[in-house]
Amino acid sequence: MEQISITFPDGSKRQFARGSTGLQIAESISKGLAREALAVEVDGEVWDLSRSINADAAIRLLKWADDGGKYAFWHSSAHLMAEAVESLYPGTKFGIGPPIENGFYYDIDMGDHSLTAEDLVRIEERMRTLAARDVPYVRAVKTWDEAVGYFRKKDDPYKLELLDGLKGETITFYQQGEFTDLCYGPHIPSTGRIKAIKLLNVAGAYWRGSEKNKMLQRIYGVTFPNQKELDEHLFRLEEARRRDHRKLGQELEIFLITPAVGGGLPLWMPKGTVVRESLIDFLRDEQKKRGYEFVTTPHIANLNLYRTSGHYPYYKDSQFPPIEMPEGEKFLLKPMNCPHHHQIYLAKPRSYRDLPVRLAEFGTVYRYEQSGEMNGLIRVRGFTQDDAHIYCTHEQLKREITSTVELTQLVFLTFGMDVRIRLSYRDDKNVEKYGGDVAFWVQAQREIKEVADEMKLDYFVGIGEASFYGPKIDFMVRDALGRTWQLGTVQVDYVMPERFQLEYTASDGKKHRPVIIHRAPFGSLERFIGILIEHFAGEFPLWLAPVHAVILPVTDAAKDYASAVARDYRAAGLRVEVDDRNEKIGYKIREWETKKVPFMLVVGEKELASGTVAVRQHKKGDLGAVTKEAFRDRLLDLIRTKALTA
RNA sequence: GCUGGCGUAGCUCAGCUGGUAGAGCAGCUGACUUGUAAUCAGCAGGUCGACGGUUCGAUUCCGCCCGCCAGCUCCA
Repeated sequence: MEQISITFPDGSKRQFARGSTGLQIAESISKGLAREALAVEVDGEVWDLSRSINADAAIRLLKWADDGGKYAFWHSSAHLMAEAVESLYPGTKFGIGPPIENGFYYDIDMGDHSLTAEDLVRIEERMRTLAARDVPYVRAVKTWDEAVGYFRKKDDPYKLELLDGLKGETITFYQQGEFTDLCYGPHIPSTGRIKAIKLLNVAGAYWRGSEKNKMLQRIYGVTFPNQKELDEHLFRLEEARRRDHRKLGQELEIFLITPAVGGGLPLWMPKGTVVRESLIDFLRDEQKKRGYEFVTTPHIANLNLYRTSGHYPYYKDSQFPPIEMPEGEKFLLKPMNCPHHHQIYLAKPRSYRDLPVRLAEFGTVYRYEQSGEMNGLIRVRGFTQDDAHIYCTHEQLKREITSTVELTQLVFLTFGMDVRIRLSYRDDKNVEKYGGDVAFWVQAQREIKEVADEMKLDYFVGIGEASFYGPKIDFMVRDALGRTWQLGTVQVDYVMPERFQLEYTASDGKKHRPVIIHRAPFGSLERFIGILIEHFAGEFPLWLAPVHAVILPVTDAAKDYASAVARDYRAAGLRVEVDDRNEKIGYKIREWETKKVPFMLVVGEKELASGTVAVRQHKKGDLGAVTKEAFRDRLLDLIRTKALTA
């Protein structure tokens, strides 16, 4: 029999009969591997284990631990769910059902029927029954006509629409049990691999993601090869909900959003304001060290300012409507700070000797987000940017980008947050979305990429993610529920200098255009704090904690001592409270634990006599007594160094 | 904005098929003077999201609106 050469990930090669399948190869290595393998990567493409390999290839057997294995597993689970839905609700039309980061979904059209929680339970139970049959997923190559014929007969308009876009391509069907789907695969060997199933929720989703199309029902689910992993996954989801900044923000009295003021317009309570101002102080100091000058600008501006910048026609729909005066003059609640800053740049002639000019402001802006978009502090209608605009010469540009990226990295490092970096480019297929000359774009995109490469940033590229005036380096963070959000941003702008006719006099005595860098390390203070609350689960590092320590006198006899310690600590700049309520010490401790205050200082007769405090750390318990001065200095030290853990 | 779900005291929640509401915690008052995650007793607290309708009677049924949640779309 003819042989082919298979190369394994470790570089070793072995001969197999032509037409061997991934499963056969796995079996030849070990039974255990064959049992665990879900799919096989053949020359970089993921295949079914049952597919014949007919030529020399480099392969990698994919198991649950591999992303490719998980994706095949969840993709197959989506098909299993579709089979369950079809058997329970005949006539259901199917859209698409892909694997996603944490599970899978299927978009379905059930006509008038809205799925309920009870329906999900039924579908889930049916899936278990269907999985237990342990039937194979069978791949079949079809002609386009055969495929169309099948779905015409089945009367599934969505699949027919998908087929319209697949003329001339290889069309494959996958069938398991009673269900056949148009699908490029790959799939796992059989339904029996799916041991643990949970359907999570159902939500609306437009067909093909377009608002103009019909809204289908999307069922989200997740499956695992064993119950233990499902339980762990559900536990993590629960943990994420526990960290939800909206819940913690209320419990810890950080912020308030009330319909009395308006959706998306958070009010900062005293404790939240401490967090907010600590962040502002931190960044203001870092910026002063780096040559930024602070400015302050008003919250509204003449509408014409935004006509000049180009924001007004571009983003009319996401702005609050203009304020029109009786005399006809119109003002806009500012959606961004840059035009104001440009006016300050323009206020006097600039020489190359003055550049870079770095103008910074914690500036509050207002954007009319769609009502369904608001989300706690993370997506709001009024928010404060840690904004700055750097006006520099072209020669200075890369160095300034580098230093702003470094500042942003310092910020995230300070909080121990993992960020992903995205180079946000424009989408060349959708050019009307962007302003300015194409040549500027090409240049700006090249420059940010050069900086990213020189700094050895680990980045990915996002096409179509640029702002309308320039490409960006964006810093993205994941929230407690796994959604990713843009926080910090560094943007290169050649458009606004033209629009505002910004100039400087160069050494040649001629006028030149500066380049602008827009940058905001936090992005929005609101969003940043929302993410911070979830990141720390409400347990802020000491320097951000609204209350550093609470002093708990055991009895009235220690009250005066507690007050004296508090006075001394406050004089040193610490945020301390005294809880001298007439309650047992255990009661007070429990209460302050729930408030996540980092330290409790228990003081009774012993401490009074010895000038000490008995330190109890949040979640760690009793640490024993130390002198009140020693502990005060320790707190000051933790704050000064912005320690993440005490 | 769209689809679906939800809306009962400050918070967490109970209230079967319609007969004008209840618990725990928090709050207040009093007693207890307390040593590392809940001392005891009493009191007070709600136009059951809003407005219409059906009904002898609506927290409960219907409609509309508002708000919240999930997802979609959007995000300078």
